[in-house]
Amino acid sequence: MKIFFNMKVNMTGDILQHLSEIGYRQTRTRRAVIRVLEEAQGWLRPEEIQARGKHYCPSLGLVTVYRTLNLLSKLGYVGRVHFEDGCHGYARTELAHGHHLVCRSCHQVVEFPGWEDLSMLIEPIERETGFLIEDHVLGLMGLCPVCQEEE
Amino acid sequence: MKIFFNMKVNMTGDILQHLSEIGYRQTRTRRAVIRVLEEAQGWLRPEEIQARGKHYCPSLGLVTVYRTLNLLSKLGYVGRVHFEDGCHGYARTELAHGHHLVCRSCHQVVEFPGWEDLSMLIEPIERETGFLIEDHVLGLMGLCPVCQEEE
DNA sequence: GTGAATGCAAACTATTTGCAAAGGT
DNA sequence: ACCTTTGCAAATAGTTTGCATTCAC
Repeated sequence: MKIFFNMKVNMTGDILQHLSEIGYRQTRTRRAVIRVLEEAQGWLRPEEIQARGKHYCPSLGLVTVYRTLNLLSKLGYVGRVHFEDGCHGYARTELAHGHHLVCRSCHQVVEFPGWEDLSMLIEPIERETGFLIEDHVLGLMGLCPVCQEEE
Repeated sequence: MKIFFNMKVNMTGDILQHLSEIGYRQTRTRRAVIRVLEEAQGWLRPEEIQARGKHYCPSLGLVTVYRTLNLLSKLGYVGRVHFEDGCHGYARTELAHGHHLVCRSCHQVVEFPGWEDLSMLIEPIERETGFLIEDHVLGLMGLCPVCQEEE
């Protein structure tokens, strides 16, 4: 097999191949959903995924979007977050991260309020601060078992 | 007014007083919900709050639990998280935090996997590590606008 | 051709809303 | 007494399930 262009790794292709390997079929609907997620810059609601996916597969139904998202979620390709109104947002795993806002280069720290819902924070913060958010970590603070006894 | 015992600040009382001050009424149902939250060690689902609240107010309805939680949430007394199955969990604000696991006293750091859903992490981690989790912070990492241009 | 995947409609579940009755001030 | 708050039942919204049809292999 010769590859002339597009040597770059292709997420959609990789995932579809993986699906084949573990017994799932490569379908137009799955390709559509995966491609939408690949192109998205942030979190998408299922409805939005369906709307965008119809560009690639006009018959794409909302139910199938849900089923595909659940499948990809189980396989670890997409992360799920919860919006304030109770809906879910989905994004490919590399984007599914988040929390102090520190510049990797100059170590500037920007304070921001709110902490209850990560999902809703990321996009607004990017917009308001101009930061390009690349990753995030979760840090719990408290007392370890030993120190609890010494208190 | 004399206070002989229990000089300690009382959350339930504080909140109820605040409610009065801003025009809400002090009711048995609200007292029940607040007290349940005050006594809880972690996140509670509305149903569980109702069940525990009936101990203090037997007629407590689930609808009222929702309304009270929404009120307390707006006033900043409780935080809301989202469980994996789409339900919500509630806890008083001091508990509503989360993410590295660092001992306040010895600075030990415990690594743990997973980041998609904070809510489901806190309780299992407390159970598995024996840590008493008291607080958490969100830290976003990326590039600030200036550094983006220098790259 | 065979069985998995899809789409529709219906089911389900968590949450909210309408309204008459109860409760707080 | 007035007007908020409550609880029930019904409505709503997001998500899942049942089933006949379509599609990938």
